[in-house]
Amino acid sequence: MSLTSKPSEGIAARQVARPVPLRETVYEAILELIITGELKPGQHLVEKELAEALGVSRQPVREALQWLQKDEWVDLRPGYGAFVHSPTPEEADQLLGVRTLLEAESARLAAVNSTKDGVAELKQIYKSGLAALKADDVEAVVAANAELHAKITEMSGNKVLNELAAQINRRVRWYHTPVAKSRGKQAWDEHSALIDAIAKKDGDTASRLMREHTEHTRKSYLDHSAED
Amino acid sequence: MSLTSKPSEGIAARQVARPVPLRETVYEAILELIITGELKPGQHLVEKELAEALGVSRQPVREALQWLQKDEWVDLRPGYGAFVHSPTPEEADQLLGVRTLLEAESARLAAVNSTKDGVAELKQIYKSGLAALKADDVEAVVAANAELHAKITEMSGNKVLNELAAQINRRVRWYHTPVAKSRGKQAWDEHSALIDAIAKKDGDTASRLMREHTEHTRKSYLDHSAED
DNA sequence: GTCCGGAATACTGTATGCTAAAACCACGGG
DNA sequence: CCCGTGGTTTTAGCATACAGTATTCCGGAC
Repeated sequence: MSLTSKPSEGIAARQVARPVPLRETVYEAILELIITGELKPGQHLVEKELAEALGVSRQPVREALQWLQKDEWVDLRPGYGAFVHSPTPEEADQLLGVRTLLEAESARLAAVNSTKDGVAELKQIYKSGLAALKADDVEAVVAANAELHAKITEMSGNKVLNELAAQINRRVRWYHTPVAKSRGKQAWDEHSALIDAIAKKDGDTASRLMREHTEHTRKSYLDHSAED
Repeated sequence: MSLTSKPSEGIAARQVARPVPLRETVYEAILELIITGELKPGQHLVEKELAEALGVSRQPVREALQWLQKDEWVDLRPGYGAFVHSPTPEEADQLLGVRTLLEAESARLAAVNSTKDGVAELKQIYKSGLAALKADDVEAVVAANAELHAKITEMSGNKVLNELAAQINRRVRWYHTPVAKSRGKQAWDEHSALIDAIAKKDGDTASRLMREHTEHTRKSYLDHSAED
C-alpha cells in the first residue's frame, strides 16, 4: 500500500505518527469510567487493579491519577490512595457560580474582539446544535453546547481565561449532563441572542446574557437535584 | 456554615506525624529554583540532573514536574522533556486581568459573609504587613500581601473560587515580586479601605475597591516592565 | 462481651533497570 | 562551502522491584 502520499491531508497537517503518551490514554480511560459512573464517588481506586484492567504498569496510572487530582476528579490522600471525588450540592453550586463569572467575562471580551469569521463559526455551531436538538440527540446537544462555549471563551482572546474556563467546564460536565435534556430548547434560544450581541460587539449585553444563561443552568441544576 | 463542627479542634488540629510525600518537597524545591531565577525560562530540565542534585530518584522528580506543568510553571513536551515556562508580557497581562475578576468577586462574597472573627484576622494581617513595610522588609510585605488576599478569598466561602484564585496568585507571584517595592505604601492604604468595606458587609464597595486595587497592581507591572 | 494490642496484609511511595525515540554531531557528497 | 545522511548519544517513557506505612482483623485479657 502507498503510505507515502496522502494529498488530501496537506503536507504536515499532523505529524504522521504522534505516539500519544500512555498516561494521557489512561487519563481519558479512567475519566470515562468516572463519568459513566462505572467508578462510583468515594470509591477507592487501587493502582494495581487499574493497571491490570488497562493492561499497563502502575507508573502511567499514577501519573494519570495526579492529573485527575489536579482537575478535581479524584481526591488523593497521601499515603493511602486515590478516591473518586464525591461531588456535593454545595460544591456544584459554587462551581456553577464561578463558571458564571468566567463565562460572562469571556462573552464580554469575545464581543469586543469579535470578528466576522468568529461569528460565522458560532452560527455554524449553533445550527448544528439546533439540528441535534430537533433530532432529540442529547449527546450531540451537549457536545455542541460545550463547543459553543469553548469557542466563545477562545474568542475572548485571553488564553488564561480560556484555560481556566475549560477547566471549570470539564468539572461542570459531571453535573451538567443530567439536566441538559430538560433545558435544551430554552438554552439554545438564549444562545441565539448571545451570538447576536457578540456580532454587534455589544460587550455589556453579551456579558449580561451569558450571566443569565449560566444562572438559568445553575437554577435548573438545583431544581433537578432537589427532585432526587 | 454547614461545616461539620470539630469540638476537639485543639486535639487533632494537625495529625502529629505527617510524612510529607517526597514529590511535594521536590515540587517546592524546583519551584523555588524557578522563582529565584536559578533555573532560567526556556531552560531544559533534565530529570536525571534534578534527581541527582536533590538526592532523590527520578520518580518523585517526574511527578513533581507533572504538578509544575499543571500550575504552568513548566512546559512539558511529550517525548522530549520539561522546560521552564517562558512568561510573556501578554500572558502576564491576561493573568492579571483574570486575577482582577476573581479577586473582585472574592471580595464581594467575603464582605457579604464577613464575620467579626474574620475581620479581626484581616486587621491582624494588615498590621503585621504595615510593620514590615515600615521596616523595609520587602520579603515580609509580599508574604503579608499574599496572606491577606488568601484570607479574603477564604472568607468568600466559595471553595472553588478560593482554589482558583490561589492557583492564579501562585502564578502571579512570578511577576509580582519585582514591583512590590515600588507599590508597597499605596497598596497597603488600599487594603485598609478594603477591610473597612468588608467589615461593613458592603459587597459592592469591597468588589469595586478590590478591582481598583488589582488594576493598580496591573498598571504598575506594565509600567515597570516597560522600563526594561 | 468489649476493648486493647499486635501481627498479618495490602497498598502506596520510592528506587532502579530497560527500551525506544528524538536530538546532536560528524562525515561525506554535491 | 553548504546540504544531506548516517551514526552516536542522550533522555524521556514505561516496567519492575523493593521498602515503608496505614489498615484491618484476630486473639487474648479485663
